[in-house]
Amino acid sequence: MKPEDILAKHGLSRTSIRTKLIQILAEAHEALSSKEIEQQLDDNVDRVTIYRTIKLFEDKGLIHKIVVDEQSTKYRLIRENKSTDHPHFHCIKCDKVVCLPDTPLPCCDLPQGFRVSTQNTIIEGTCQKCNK
Amino acid sequence: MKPEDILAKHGLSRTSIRTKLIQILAEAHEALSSKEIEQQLDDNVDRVTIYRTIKLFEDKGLIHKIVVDEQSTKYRLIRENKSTDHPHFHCIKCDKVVCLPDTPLPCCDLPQGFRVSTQNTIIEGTCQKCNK
DNA sequence: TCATAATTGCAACTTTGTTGCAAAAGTATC
DNA sequence: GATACTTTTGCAACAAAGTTGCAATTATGA
Repeated sequence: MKPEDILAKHGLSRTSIRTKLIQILAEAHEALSSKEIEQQLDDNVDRVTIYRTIKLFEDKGLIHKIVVDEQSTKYRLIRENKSTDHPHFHCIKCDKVVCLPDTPLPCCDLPQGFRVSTQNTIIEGTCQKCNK
Repeated sequence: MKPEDILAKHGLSRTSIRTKLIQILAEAHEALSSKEIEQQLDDNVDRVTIYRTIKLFEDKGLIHKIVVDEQSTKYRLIRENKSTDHPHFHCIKCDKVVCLPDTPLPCCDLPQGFRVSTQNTIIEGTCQKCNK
């Protein structure tokens, strides 16, 4: 799906910044931080605009937030027919975050009365490239 | 074990701030943020001292860090014979973080060449009290 | 095209955490 | 207990990440 169609599908108006931001996320092989997005938006777009756009995309369900560390939150475009609850791998050497294959997560035996909305699993370690 | 003994066991000198900080964490039923710790340390202890003490305790293996959200990191005292890799539950209403029973975590089928060091699972939702 | 509504940029501010340095408190030895 | 030495603490200043209000710019629909 084209960035323009994704915006239309979620009832968002089409601006050049939003279009570019979706494009960057669509082409990325790993989750990106707001700073990495800022660096890829060539013409210097204001930090505030990027924060606001990310928050809007998150609220509308276009992207998925992955909390890696206290100083690092990354984002990924949500693709059709893909759950967001799968685990993520964070390489502590090269700092990249990739999605892991959708292994069935264990249904934790929660105490009575608890209700689950989302599950966020970060597996920390070193990736294939960094282990060579 | 007394706070003083915990300090001695890890080769740390005994100061009133360290003793109190361990006491606060030992008595807490949930994980605490550095701000929550600051508020419980009655006499106004400097923020910097708390940050430094937390980092020291973490490095020495006295406490366990749980990254809940980008703006919220909480800490728990590590108790004997207890693993730190169990999942944590974060209530999005009351913001409390509690440890979940130690369900066996799934051995995700990682791509070849990946090496795991730690696993961090945050389950978001609403807790028993907030669901009433 | 034009009016209206939404988006963007700027400045200022908040929160969270870090660093360097001097003062205060702890530790070990006598 | 007094002394010397090391560690810890507090203060000031700084840095990164994110938020808010407001004015200027850009999109949208008639």
